[in-house]
Amino acid sequence: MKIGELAQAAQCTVETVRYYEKEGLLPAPARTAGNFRVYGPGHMERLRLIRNCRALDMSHAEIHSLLQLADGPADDCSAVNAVFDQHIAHVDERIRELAQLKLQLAALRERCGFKQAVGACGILKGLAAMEVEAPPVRHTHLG
Amino acid sequence: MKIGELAQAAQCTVETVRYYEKEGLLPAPARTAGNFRVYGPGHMERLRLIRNCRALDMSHAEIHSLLQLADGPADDCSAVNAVFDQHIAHVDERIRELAQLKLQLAALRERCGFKQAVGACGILKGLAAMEVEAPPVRHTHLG
DNA sequence: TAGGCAACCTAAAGCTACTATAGGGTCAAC
DNA sequence: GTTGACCCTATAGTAGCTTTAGGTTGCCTA
Repeated sequence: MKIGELAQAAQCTVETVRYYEKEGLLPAPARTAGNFRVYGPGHMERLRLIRNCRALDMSHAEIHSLLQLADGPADDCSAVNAVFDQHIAHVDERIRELAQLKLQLAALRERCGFKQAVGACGILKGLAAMEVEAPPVRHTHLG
Repeated sequence: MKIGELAQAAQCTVETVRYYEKEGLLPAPARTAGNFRVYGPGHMERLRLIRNCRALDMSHAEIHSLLQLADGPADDCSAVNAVFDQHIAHVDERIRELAQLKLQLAALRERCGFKQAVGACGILKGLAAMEVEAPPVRHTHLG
């Protein structure tokens, strides 16, 4: 199959497929005489796996690890579990961060419930008065 | 004050300060004869406001809007409230997305509770078998 | 007065995961 | 033979910085 078919089957764009090849997530396929990429069922399966990992917000580094483990001769999938568990931890961490953020935002929002001069707006005053703190170290690749 | 002092007071790096200037969030300060930037209390206040907004995960576009409103002659802060409410909506949306993700991840994780051959690992099988869907449209700038 | 060092300067590249653009080539149909 | 859908490469842009390279300023000490 050609790149357009592959992309459609995996619900992504042809640009994304070429990008994955350049990034080393998807192996370079054979070419036709006219230099078109030709893919087999193996590519399809791998691309689906990649897209599913991305749908779960895994980073390329995480996916790369998983792919290497899947390809490897290891007869023990505990390393797979480890990668997966770490990603779950990333998601958990980000949810906690955002929940904390929401509390702060809600508290600020309470400070201005009605129309008034911007100079008196409780939100702006709150934003100016908050104690700046050093940005927390990222424990996750999720934004 | 010089850039190093300013940065330390706002808990960020000097590179970040220069970056904000280039992006138009922080006005260009005066210079010494030796071309060093010299900041006054106004810069300090504005940088603190910017850093607090960033700590709340606001985008530069959102911050820019807020700064313009704060500077503007408007005697009505409802536009400030609108920017703020929209950002709260972004955070809410992202929390919902991540909660959904967590459910999917937990379900997959259940499929491999113990050591086995990678070829039989329920996680990898699940990742390969999931129905790929088109990536959802982003309703938030939060990753 | 020279030397050393911290802090400053600019410009450009790198990060992630793509998306978009420019400028061209291939292939089947009409 | 030409139209049009699809393919190709290479490069730049997105967000919010961080990093690197290479040079300048200013103060302190010998």
